[in-house]
Amino acid sequence: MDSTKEKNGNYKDDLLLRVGLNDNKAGMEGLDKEKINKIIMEATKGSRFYGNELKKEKQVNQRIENMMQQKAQITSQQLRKAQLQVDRFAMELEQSRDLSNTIVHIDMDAFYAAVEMRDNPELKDKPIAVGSMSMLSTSNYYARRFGVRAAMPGFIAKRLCPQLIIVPPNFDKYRAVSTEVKEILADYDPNFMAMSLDEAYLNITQHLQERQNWPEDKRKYFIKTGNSLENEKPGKEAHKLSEHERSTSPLLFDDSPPDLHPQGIPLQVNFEEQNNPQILQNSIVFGTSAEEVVKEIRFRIEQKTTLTASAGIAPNTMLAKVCSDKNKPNGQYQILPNRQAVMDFIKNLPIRKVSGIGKVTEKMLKALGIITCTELYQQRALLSLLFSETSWHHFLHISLGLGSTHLARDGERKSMSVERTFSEVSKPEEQYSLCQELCSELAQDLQKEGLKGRTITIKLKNVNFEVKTRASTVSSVVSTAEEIFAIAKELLRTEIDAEFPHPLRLRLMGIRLSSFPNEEDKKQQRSIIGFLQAGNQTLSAAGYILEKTDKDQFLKPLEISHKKSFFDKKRSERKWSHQDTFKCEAVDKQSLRTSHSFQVLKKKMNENSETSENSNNSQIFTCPICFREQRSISLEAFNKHVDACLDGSLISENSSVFSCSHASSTEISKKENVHPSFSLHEKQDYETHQKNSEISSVDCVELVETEDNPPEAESVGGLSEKHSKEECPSLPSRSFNIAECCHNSSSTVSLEDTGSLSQQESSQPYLHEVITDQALVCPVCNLEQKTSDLTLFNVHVDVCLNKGIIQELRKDKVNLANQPRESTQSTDNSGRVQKTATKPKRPGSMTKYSASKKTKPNNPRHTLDVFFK
DNA sequence: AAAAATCGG
DNA sequence: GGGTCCGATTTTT
Repeated sequence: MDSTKEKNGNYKDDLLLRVGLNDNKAGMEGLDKEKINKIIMEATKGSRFYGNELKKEKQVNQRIENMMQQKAQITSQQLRKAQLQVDRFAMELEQSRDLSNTIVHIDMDAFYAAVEMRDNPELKDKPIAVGSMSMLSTSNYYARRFGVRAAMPGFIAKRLCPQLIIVPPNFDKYRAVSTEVKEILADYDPNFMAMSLDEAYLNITQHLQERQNWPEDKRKYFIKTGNSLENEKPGKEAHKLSEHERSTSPLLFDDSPPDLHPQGIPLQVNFEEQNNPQILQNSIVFGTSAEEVVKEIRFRIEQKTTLTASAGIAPNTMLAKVCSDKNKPNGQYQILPNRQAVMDFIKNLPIRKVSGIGKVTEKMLKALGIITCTELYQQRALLSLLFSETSWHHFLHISLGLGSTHLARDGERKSMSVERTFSEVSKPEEQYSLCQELCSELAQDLQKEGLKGRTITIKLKNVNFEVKTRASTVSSVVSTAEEIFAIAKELLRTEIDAEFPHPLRLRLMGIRLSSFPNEEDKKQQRSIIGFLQAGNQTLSAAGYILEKTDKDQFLKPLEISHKKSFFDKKRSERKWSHQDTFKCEAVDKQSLRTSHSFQVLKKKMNENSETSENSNNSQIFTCPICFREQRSISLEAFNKHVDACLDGSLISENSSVFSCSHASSTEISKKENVHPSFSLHEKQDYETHQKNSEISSVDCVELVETEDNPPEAESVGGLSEKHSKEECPSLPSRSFNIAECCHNSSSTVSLEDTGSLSQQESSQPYLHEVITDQALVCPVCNLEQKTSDLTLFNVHVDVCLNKGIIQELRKDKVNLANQPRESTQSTDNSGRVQKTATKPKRPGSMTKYSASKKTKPNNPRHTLDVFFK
């Protein structure tokens, strides 16, 4: 939002890390800075929030102190050496300086508030803010005179400015306006980069070139004299703009109430200069310079939306961003593309103005006597010794006025998350429920971008505003609500248990997914799919379409069920009713849907090939992933194997265990059945071998219990061991099996069950209920999983593995199996030495031994190998 | 890899 | 009358 970007006036900064000068002179209305601070402090003091702010401040101070100590130890010799190195680097940077691009940063003025004022005349000339009583996203300039800013809670804003009108946000409307603006921007740079609804970067270098030979009429625009511009007096462009901007002009803002301001004076000095756009009657012609282009853009934006924008023009994004702030609102500023102009601009620029330098960095640098970019440059050697490489590189870039000169096609996203603040939630059932809702939400977002990832992070903020995050990485990518929840639930559970007997008193919960496969991984996947498609090319399109409709069908109900959220329920005090059955249905459909396009593809392949072969015939195929021959009873079984191999590194390990070991192919097909990802249709086969795996698994569990969890750990606090037994039975099956959810006669179902049931069951062996023909048995905990979803089942296995059984096992069994490869070090193909990870971990944060396929191909296998023998 | 801190909007 | 955000990335451990 606009107001947060005015860093020096940022509300949060004012609270504790007081910085910068609020040059807010007391106008006829409004408050001076002292008064503002006093009111804020009175409203804040003594609150839990404030307590946490103090705590955070102390931490920052500690950090600074550490830094100063480090600084004290630096010898002048070290410094000289650093100086040479840094200067060499600076030289290189200087040589690569590129002034040939013209970058523009466009920034809508007080965007949300401006839209609201435009659409509701009553709000004009009044202090308004968009947001809620608990949080504001932006305020208009009138309200800012009272110290009302973005990221300020509404109730404090009200104290600062009792007349303040708080308008709830209309994001759809803002999006629509934003789209209108973007349509204009695209004319100047089709590849422009939108940073948010109200901000964008453009590279107009090419447009400028083309524009040089444009005839005048191509740069001519007619002035629309709409109703909304009633005060307009044709003939002077500044007037036309003034109606709206009167209320937002800084001149007015500082010195006089908006309605008293005389019209007609040019409000933006640098807007109207020598080479004015020609104004002929009702049209206006813009020139060919960058400045003119940006005036044109802003003119068009205002004509189209009745909203004003500010802009910065510079040779790179970093500078353009700072520039757009300089003459805000409704102004623009250019840094000419020569080194001297850049350096002049930079010279006295406070580093805080630069994007990426926040209040903490500012404070740290301030402790070193650095406030402006010049000082930043002067201290470059010292900084290189006190900060990480990336940090001081960044600093050096800034102090030289460098920044990116091309608009990087938005780099691949690294994570995606949802989080929510609510009034205190302490009941575990509600917390699990919340957790699930967030997972569903996240899954939907993920689906929109088709993302899958391996690391799930849960974020918890308690009523004292203390934030905790807990993460777990699994071996294969996940994306559905069920998969994510299965893991998030465990993370949440360990936190709840850790606090026992006290409840977690939460005010916020969040779920995040990261570790997305990188390009290489994806290419690999694609090429494999391509490989399989080679046999039947028409399949691809069919599969894609099929999956699309698939999604559409099943997503809808989920979305609807989702709308009525936990919060709504809380509010209406209604406990779970029929609505939940609806939810379960939706969720379960979703879980059935879990087919990836790949699976769809395989189905298709099956249909196609069924004509030529009987599925009962045993055939030999070569798996395109592990390159082992697979003697499968059916093509489908084979496909399941391939799927498993594809599914990730859990599989890659397992396939190495099962398929890539030195076993004969007959052995392979047997072992395949114990594979966590084995096919449902292999069930019969599976049962014949079940005994085997049962013995080994039981063996393992016992080993863990006797050796690592002495009986006394059974007490209330010692829950770590409880987990290893308990997780498995209560995992996905219980919470998501549609039969159980919907046939449950009691009206309390689903999540509440999840929490309470699993806790009841904690120390009991799992009791088999109705054994459906879709039962899968987890090879780790050896307990039957009542899920028909293979991916979900795999997630369960992952969680089981993560719980630490393996870790314990490894320690003991690794020695027993005196294979030559069992050493504390191993070497991969590239000859690099690798550590074997045997770090003991606290439960709940186990490192997956699988890790990445590329870097640790060896170690994991051994463990599993031993484990399953 | 996990957890915490930082940032910007 | 109590009520202080959200999503992403970077840095630290």
